[in-house]
Amino acid sequence: MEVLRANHILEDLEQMIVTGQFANGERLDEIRLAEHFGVSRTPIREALHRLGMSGLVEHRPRRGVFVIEPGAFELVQMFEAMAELEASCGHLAAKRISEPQIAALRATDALCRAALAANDPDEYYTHNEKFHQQIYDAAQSSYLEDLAKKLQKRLKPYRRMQLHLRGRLEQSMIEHGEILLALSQGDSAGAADALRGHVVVQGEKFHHLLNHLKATR
Amino acid sequence: MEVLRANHILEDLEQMIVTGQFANGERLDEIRLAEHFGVSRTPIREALHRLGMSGLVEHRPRRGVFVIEPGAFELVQMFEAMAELEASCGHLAAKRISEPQIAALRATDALCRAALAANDPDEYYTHNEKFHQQIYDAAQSSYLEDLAKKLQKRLKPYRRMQLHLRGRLEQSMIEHGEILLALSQGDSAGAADALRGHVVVQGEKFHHLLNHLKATR
DNA sequence: ATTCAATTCCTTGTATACAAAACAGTTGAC
DNA sequence: GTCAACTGTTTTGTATACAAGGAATTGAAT
Repeated sequence: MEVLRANHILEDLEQMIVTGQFANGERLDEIRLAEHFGVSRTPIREALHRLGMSGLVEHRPRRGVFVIEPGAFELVQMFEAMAELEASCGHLAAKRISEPQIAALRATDALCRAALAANDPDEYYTHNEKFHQQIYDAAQSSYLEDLAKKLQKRLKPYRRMQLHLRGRLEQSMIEHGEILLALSQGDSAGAADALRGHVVVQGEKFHHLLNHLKATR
Repeated sequence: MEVLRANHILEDLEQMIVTGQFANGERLDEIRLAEHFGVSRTPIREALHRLGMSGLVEHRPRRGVFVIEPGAFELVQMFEAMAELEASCGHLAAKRISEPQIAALRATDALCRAALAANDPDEYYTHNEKFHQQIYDAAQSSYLEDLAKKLQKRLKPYRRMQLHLRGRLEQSMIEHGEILLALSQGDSAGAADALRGHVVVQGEKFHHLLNHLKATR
């Protein structure tokens, strides 16, 4: 009843990297990892190859694999891409969303508002994630959704930190309102713009990101 | 001076899959491939894991890896995502493109026009590819560019076929004109819309795609 | 003391051996 | 005759052994 170890290894390594269990450009020692997981080097190597393809680590021939900690520049680029992906999903969702889906979105939005009132950032984060997921669903574009979710996963630790920016949650709620309005009116361009602005890193958010990066060094 | 075989294997397999060297849901036999490349199973397996991560093959535990031939539905979804990615790049490019870059784009456009006049689809395809690459460059968003190029690579065989649609090249040139105009005016929304429309599969293109799919079965 | 070179060790890359699960073919029972 | 269980084969998944290329250390020479 042993379900293939390889998948667990991949997910665990992914998690370890994303949650910053490894230092900046640390080399991922195959032998050490093999011992850690209690397996031989082979499944470790296979997992590392996959991680390399997903962009979390870098393969330097005959040198080893190294964790890629994106710097400020890379992060801004990734957030920019995230903003565009969200905008695209919003663009499509505005054309395809159904009334029940709009109602469900409003319900989730209400939960966000409640979390804000209760001053519970974690709760807010959970519902906010669902809010965006519902937009992906409404877009009915599975490939685009995959791209968005992959990048979202990658940026998760950095997004979460934004919640602690003073006044960010209130602003976020206002943006949700704009998004909902545009979607309910079938306004593609408006939904795209609202979602883009919701994600994009600019102004104070940018400074906060930079400070966080400095702090984690 | 032997440069790691693994990379060549990966690229070759990628090429073989994309160019349809394998049947629909064919199992990629590790031993056969190992013999074909003159290596052991190990590097083959590593390459297959990477291919799995990039979405070209599917890993079924204890069963093997199978090539994923996207069906009509998946292809339409991929083209839709491609259209959105192009739109995003256009959106950013309109804000960031420089005068020299616009000039270069015009030059490439002229080459496309010349290829059209010479009735040379291959030549047109080459310059068209460069046209889009130049827009990616102007967008200055490397992550988005990566996404776009990966998907472009995946869709290459299907895009190429569109060129043989009667009247498609002429229409394409008109669209290039719209894109150029929007970019040169710094019109983000216009550039995005023009690029989206340039790629998206609809109307006759859709029927052509379906016919092609039927023909290749 | 510093620098350069050679040797040693360590790590990655590859091959092979082994284990275990799925598949196919056969045999047997109902 | 059909279906099920068993067995043999094939193929994946994992471990280990070996090869080869870097990195580090030691030693000598300037």
